[in-house]
Amino acid sequence: MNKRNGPPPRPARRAAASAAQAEEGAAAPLFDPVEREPAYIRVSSAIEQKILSRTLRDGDVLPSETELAQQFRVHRSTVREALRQLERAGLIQRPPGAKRMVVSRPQAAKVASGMRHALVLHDVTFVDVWEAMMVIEPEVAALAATRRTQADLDALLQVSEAFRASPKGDPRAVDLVASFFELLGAASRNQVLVLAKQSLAEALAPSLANMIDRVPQARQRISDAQRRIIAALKDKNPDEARKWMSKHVRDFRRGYELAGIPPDTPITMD
Amino acid sequence: MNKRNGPPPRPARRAAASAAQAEEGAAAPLFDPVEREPAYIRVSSAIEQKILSRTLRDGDVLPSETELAQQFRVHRSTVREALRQLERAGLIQRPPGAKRMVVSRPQAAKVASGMRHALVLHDVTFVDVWEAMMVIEPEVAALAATRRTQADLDALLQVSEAFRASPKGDPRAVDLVASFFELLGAASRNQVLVLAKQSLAEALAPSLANMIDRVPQARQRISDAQRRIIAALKDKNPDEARKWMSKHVRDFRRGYELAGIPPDTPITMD
DNA sequence: GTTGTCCTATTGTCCGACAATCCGACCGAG
DNA sequence: CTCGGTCGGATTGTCGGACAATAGGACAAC
Repeated sequence: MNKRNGPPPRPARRAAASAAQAEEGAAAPLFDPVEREPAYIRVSSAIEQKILSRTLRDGDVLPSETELAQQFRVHRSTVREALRQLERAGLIQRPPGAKRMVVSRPQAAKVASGMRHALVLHDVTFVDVWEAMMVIEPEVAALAATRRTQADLDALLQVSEAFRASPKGDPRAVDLVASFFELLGAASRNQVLVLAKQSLAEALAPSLANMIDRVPQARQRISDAQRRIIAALKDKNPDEARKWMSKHVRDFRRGYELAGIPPDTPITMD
Repeated sequence: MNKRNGPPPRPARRAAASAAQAEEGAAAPLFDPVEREPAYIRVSSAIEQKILSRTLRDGDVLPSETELAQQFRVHRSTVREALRQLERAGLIQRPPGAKRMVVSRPQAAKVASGMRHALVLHDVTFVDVWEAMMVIEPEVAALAATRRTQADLDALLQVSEAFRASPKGDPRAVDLVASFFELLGAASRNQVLVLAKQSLAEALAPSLANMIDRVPQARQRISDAQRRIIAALKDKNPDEARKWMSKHVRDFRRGYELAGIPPDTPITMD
């Protein structure tokens, strides 16, 4: 019973046709390419669908690989290939030091890192990211101003305080700046924007470290902006929040210019 | 030579410690969890890094699985698991009907679909997505107004025309609306925003179809807004573009309300 | 030039195996 | 009766080896 359901046959390629339509949305394709999904994809899709439809919920443990192999009537290796895909998609993960895989919701960090790969490989530059921040961050701040809770304020204050207190060359300073943005996102109560923001922050982080160290006045300006923004949140004043966040983000660009980093520097990994 | 580099040994788990710091950023960790990366992760990371560092470029064909297995000194199955991860990440793919894998840049659609999974599983609602659109789309339109080329205008006009001409129950109408947004993104010349937009559009598409069919005046209003936006782009007038896009997006929400779709409807797949 | 044939490299899938480890059950000491 | 060892089964990570089906090319036949 080997080779049970190997790749289904497929007809000869439509060489001419595909060449023609390679240019611009060409004429009638007449035939669609016959679909041939390897088993590992079908297995992965099957599980994926059960997760997306909530048949498998966040926290559920998956059956063992052997069990899955039996159910799908494929070999364990095939199941494993499928699991690796779901793992990368963030749909399943292994709690540290556990054996079985559990269903999980893709964490922001995972999604952001995927986005970041894309940005890097598409030669996105600092200005591009900065522009996106200019669009998103001020509005997030405004939303946060109307929705923040006391807990949000406390957390922001704490992080801002920690940043102010951090010694000069401390590499954690960057993390604290990132945390500030992250908390602000949380206070906006909008997961979509949080997800988008996170990618930007990640993409910027490496060069931010560089910038903070090189521009002496950067720490002071960042600190001031944070204080103003927190004040605006405290007053539930979205316009103030937006205004100061705008300034804050603009400052980043100025910082980069002062640091001698050209705006069209491509984003890098680490 | 079996089990050559199986999982490295690891000390007993720090049950107490991990429980303690599970709460909030607890005290000094003193010890970091010992890292144990399975071989398939290390292989995947190794290849990933070569791609991100441009040692392997877009379009390059990867060595055969057997060859990779030999180079990494692991079994072919292990290589395959690594490849499946890279495949899902969009870093490599197989051209339809080809045998070898080629390096590729993650396409917007791939990234967006990952984002969408996250949105669905985090119970993101229509308002959340709408809010994000309200933040992003008007600014994208404004950017597009200053940067659009004649080609952009032509493409937009063509899609808008096609939408106006599409028959009443045509399911392709939704795609045309999506295309309009996509082209606008392209005209903004900012990949970052394009990537973010795409996710929103995808998340909204299913229910959009629903809405267009149920609200008679929707088509007319969409068509009008598109015309106004195109006019603003033609005049290179960012303020007009922003204004009309704002209206346009606001209209979407009104449409949903008219269609009787509650704003806190969770986003779904399909 | 197109079509048919043959060969080789490579993928998709499977079988079977084993060490390391996790997990829960069991058990003796305080 | 709780707490810290011990033991065996279940499960993962990895490996060696195998084979059918296909992609891609070389080459002969029409």
